[in-house]
Amino acid sequence: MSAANNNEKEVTIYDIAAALNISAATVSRGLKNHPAIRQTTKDRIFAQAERMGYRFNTFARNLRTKRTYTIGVIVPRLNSMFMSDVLAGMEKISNEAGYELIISQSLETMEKEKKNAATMFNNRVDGVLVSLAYTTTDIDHFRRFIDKNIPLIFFDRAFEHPHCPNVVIDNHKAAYEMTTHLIRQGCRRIVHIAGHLNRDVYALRLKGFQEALADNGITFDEDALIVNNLGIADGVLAAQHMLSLPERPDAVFAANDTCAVACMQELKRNGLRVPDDVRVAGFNNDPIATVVEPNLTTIDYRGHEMGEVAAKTLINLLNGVGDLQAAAIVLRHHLIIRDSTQRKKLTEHENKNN
Amino acid sequence: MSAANNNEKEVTIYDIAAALNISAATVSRGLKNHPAIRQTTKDRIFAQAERMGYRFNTFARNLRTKRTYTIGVIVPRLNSMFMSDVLAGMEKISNEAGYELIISQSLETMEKEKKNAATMFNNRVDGVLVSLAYTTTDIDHFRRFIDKNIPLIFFDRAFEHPHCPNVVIDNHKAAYEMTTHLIRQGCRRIVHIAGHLNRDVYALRLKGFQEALADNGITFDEDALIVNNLGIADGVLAAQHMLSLPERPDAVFAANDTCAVACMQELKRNGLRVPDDVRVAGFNNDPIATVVEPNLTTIDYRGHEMGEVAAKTLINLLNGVGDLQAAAIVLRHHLIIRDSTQRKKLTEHENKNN
DNA sequence: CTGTTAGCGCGTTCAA
DNA sequence: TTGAACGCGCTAACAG
Repeated sequence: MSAANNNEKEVTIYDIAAALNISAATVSRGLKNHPAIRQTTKDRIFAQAERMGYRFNTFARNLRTKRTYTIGVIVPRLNSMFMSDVLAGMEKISNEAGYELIISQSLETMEKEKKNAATMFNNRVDGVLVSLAYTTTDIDHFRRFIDKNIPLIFFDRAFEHPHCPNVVIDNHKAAYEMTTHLIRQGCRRIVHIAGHLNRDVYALRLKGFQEALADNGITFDEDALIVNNLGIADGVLAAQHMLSLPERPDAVFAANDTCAVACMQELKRNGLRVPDDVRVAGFNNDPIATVVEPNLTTIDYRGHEMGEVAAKTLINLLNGVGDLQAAAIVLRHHLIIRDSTQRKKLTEHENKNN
Repeated sequence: MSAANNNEKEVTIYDIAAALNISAATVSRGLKNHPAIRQTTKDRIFAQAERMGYRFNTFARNLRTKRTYTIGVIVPRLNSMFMSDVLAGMEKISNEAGYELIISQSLETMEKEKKNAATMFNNRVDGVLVSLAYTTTDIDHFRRFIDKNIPLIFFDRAFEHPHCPNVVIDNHKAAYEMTTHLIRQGCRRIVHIAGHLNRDVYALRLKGFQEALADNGITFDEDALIVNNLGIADGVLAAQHMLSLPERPDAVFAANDTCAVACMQELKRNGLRVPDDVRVAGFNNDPIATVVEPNLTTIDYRGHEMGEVAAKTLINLLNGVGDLQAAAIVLRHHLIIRDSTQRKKLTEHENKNN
């Protein structure tokens, strides 16, 4: 039926046991370096296994042990440098600990996210790492993991839940800093472009933005808030909205770089000078931020670190290390200023847990 | 030991068989919609399964059937819109056919690619979809798949092998068209920035470039070829190289958009006007191409389609449909001209197999 | 249309 | 230090 059918029989521990005139149990133990097996016997087992081209059967083991040594990862999209870094970090830690990753993208919809979660559940992943989609409103589709005590960790686009650790940055603070920076540059009419507000990252960034305004005696105007999907088209529309306002804004702070860049381009196409007429700020420090002119002021946080920390936290839970209680692990971020002639890092925040 | 240990016993087909006073075999058949089971029986089985919270055990099935319904995917990096699209296409087709994807990135090194291949092999994937890393020089690490008759398909960055179908675009033709376009615009001293030439995509693009020059009576100059990693830094260096040449080039055609954009920026920083002094062309139609100013002329080909076709080809092989012989499936590409005032699609090439 | 039987390859008692 | 025997949960004959 299948073109993949191999006619050659797969070699098992029985085969190598027979060849060595010992029992399969001994082979099984020898292969996993069981202390109660004589070294010489182990050597013979390994040599014979090598000779016969033996390969370990994961499924038989999973069937017995009821663990899969597999971690499920669900992300919104795989198209950013940030996500690529996150996954590389996760893969590094996981593989070192003997785990494999199953990666899938929700494409920003809760519907797909549900399917992915179901798939992972059926594949009996030992744990799950999730960054939520735009349209996700609740996490009922993850309830089965929680009920079964399967560790579930949210990273970046997180969700507060008593059983689910979060690995995030301080979005509130980052946005506060960015807004404060713009204000210090003399901006007073600052527009904020936010993503779906049911995602904590965007709600928090908005909150940080508003608080910075308030702390500087600037009233928040309803017109100064745009909520959209943070895509290229959204950035263009946002710019047009800005241009249509009675009082022209003197700055825009978008919740991601893609949108900030698209917005900047459209503003420039309409004759505004950046940063003289209007300053533009983004979030994420995507490579695109250094490509636009002028380069984009933005918030940097390293995905690799976030991936490593998330994976490490999960594996600790799997090994029974660390508490089962939810904890928010807050990683560093940097404000990267590129709208002056000088580029420099302004601040650096240490991990709150230190 | 593990925090994931569930104390509640997992429900099996035996449990639901017992509850229904039928045999486990019937349950097994009913669950997979076997035609030889009465509908009413099926209904009872499904209802009972639902009631008892049954979940299918993949491993037991894998152990029996020796198939995993899993497809391995190895890509260089997960950071481009193109790759994201490819994977979405693959996931769509695969899931429809009941397969899951295991995705991993080689991070452009053969070493990591080898590890990934080994992991996939040990996880007994039914088939593999690969786009090769920069530094890969041979495909010995895939030999075990080939020897075992496990379908292996290369896409985009392909490799010719009698047993491995390729899913690609006509890179030679695309580069030829791009170069011809530049020549028609009046360019005579065109620089080409290529990636590692052991990757067919870059070797073929170079060849198409050179052939277009030849066909238009332009001699190829050694100075006009730059080979690098096609990153941002490489684009900057390429621009500096161009500026240092005795005769200043009037065009540059890079093998990807990232590098083209970086190069363009550096040229502009050095006072050149684009496209008046120098025209810039890229490859891939990455979103970044519409962000730089002026927008980048480039080659477009849709990743989603490539992912779908690659997955479909693989699944056909797994189902014994289609020939085992290698075949190159060549998908369409489009030359997207953005260095004139008018934007338009110039040509459209149909799938060669049609 | 349904039941019986016999493994898939491995880990893990319990004995020796 | 090693072996015998059983079962993890499911599917594929073969019977009826």
